[in-house]
Amino acid sequence: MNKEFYKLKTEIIKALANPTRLMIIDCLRNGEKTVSEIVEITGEEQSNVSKSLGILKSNGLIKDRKIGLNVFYSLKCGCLDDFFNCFDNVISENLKYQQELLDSYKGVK
Amino acid sequence: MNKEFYKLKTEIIKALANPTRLMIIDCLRNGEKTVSEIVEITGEEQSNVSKSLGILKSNGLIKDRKIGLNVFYSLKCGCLDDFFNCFDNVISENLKYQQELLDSYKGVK
DNA sequence: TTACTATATTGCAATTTTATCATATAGTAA
DNA sequence: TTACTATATGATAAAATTGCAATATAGTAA
Repeated sequence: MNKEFYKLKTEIIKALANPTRLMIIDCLRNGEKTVSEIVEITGEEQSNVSKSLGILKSNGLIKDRKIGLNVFYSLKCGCLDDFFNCFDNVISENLKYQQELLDSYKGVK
Repeated sequence: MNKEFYKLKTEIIKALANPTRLMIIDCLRNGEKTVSEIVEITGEEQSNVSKSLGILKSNGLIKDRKIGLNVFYSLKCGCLDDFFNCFDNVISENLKYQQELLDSYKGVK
């Protein structure tokens, strides 16, 4: 197996592996937004948001266009929808499992 | 936005944001494997592989069954295929963009 | 029991990531 | 020019993650 290829892929996944950056991706799913709109929606610090946008952009996940003082960001990759759905599935499966554990524990008592 | 939910999601994504763990996921895509098979295929240290499997399992991405001394691991979530395809897309788009940059630089010279 | 094999766990130093605060830049307007 | 606004960048300390080496566990076989 070529580890270098997996390292490359890991870089992109790491760009998503952060709550602030995930929130940004999610709020861009319903359209282009300026930095200050994202700051308001997410409730994160401006410098955090700006840095996060930089990371997402340099990994090819979002793009930007500047108009006057404003910078508008938007998703670059439609497949991020599948991505989100995938992890929603995993989370709900995990919860289901934990619920089953809890139920079987109750059954034993 | 509910940051706690995004933290939860981030945990799962982090589980994938590592080259060793990505290799493991990828090699499980064509069927169940024992730990030592995975060690051989990936070329990683046994303790690393074991730890990685633990992380993937506790995040609900893989499952295991024990037979004698062997533990067989397999994927738990079919949507990981989409996931992989998504990032392959992003990588090839990024490369395409870099190639264009390079070409336009050549054009200027 | 002992010896062996497959897998898991622990300890740890090095590296990476994080969030915050302060500051810098670029565009607009007067 | 000065003042203002939107966004980006730098420094830094705390926290999290990494991979390796050593050790532990559990199952098998003699």
